[in-house]
Amino acid sequence: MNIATWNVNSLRVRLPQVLDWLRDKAPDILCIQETKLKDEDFPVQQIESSGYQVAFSGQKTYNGVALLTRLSIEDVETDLPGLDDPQRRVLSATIGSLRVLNLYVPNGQEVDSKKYEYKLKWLEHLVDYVKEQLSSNSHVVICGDFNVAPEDRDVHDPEAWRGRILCSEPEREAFKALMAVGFHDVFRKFEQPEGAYSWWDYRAAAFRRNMGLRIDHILCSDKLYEYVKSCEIDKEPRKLERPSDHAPVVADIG
DNA sequence: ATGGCGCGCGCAGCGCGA
Repeated sequence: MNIATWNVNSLRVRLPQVLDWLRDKAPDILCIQETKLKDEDFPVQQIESSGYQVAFSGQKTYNGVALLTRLSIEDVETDLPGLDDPQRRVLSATIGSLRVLNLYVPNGQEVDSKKYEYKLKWLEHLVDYVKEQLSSNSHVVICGDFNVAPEDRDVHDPEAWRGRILCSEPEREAFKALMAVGFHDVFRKFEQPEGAYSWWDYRAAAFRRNMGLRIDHILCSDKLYEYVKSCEIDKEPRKLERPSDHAPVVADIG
């Protein structure tokens, strides 16, 4: 069972790349973030034609998440309980015996800004939601753009980034609190190359110089961990013309 | 040097991302 996560930074622009990638990699499940599409504009037809079922929760211009799978989708949820939030950042669904959570965690803009406070509040609500999800199904996978680089080794220049957005201690603590509910970062189950990142700024030739951050993650619950066979970042789509600034992360969860 | 690039919106240049 292959599951992937990819922040596409506009599905309208990236749809051809996504369809090509689905054909090449044929994952069982793909979680997409930053579709930036209203639901009525979602390319249902083109995705279904490539053999995938789809669920989505979108809005105009910003955010938007989608779940694509070769299997059937049930029990979709699109909100964090207790958080009245118009921003479309959550899509949870049951796929077979698996509960899959697709997340686009707020960016936070700058430490101590209003958006940063929103990010931390959002992550607090997420912990409660994940606990609740785990209590009804012990097989949970959380995929998405977490907008948190959990450790210094996930950052190309840890000293330059120390304390800054995506790397600040409160963000890292929030990520740890999520893991403490009973999750594992699947990527770190395996030996990985030095400088493994999932996002590179469009500016300053950051990708060519590998000035990146690892902020896109696949987490699995305790019960699933022993079955996980692999996890890699696929840098190939980042090399294409007009790429997303994020690369897909793919795991074989057994 | 706090911008660089790319996207959406909408038709200029700004907000936003990370």
